[in-house]
Amino acid sequence: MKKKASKKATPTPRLKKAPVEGVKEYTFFEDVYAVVRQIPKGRVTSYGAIAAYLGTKLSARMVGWAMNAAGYVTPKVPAQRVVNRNGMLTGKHHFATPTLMEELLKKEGIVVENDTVKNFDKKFWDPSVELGL
DNA sequence: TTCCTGACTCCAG
DNA sequence: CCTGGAGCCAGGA
Repeated sequence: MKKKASKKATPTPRLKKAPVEGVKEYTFFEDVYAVVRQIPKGRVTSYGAIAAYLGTKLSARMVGWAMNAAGYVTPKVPAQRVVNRNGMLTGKHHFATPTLMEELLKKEGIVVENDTVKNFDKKFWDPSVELGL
């Protein structure tokens, strides 16, 4: 419901490249997957951090969109380690079950309270720093 | 082709 | 402190 009238009066020229059959997903998606898979166990990161690492911090939404497709690619991506900037499990509802995300996080030693990662600042894993920007 | 929505984030009130 | 609006890119109808 955040969407109101808006309509986006600005005609944005979308330079969309045609996907070729046989070719895997876009580099952007694969890049996101690669970063997420490199997240150490017991650590979490945010969409913005990944987006910033990829250089598209303004498009943090696309990271989440890529995660949506993450469940369709192989090997599967630990999307449960990716949360929003508040540490809240915003994407838990998109998993097989609404509780699967926090369950997986708890198994990794992460404390989840009220759909939010405890000590998020401590568990936070910045790809720009850890992977070296 | 156009229009809308979305696993986010920032800024303003 | 909390709520709301705007911007971003990509995909589906």
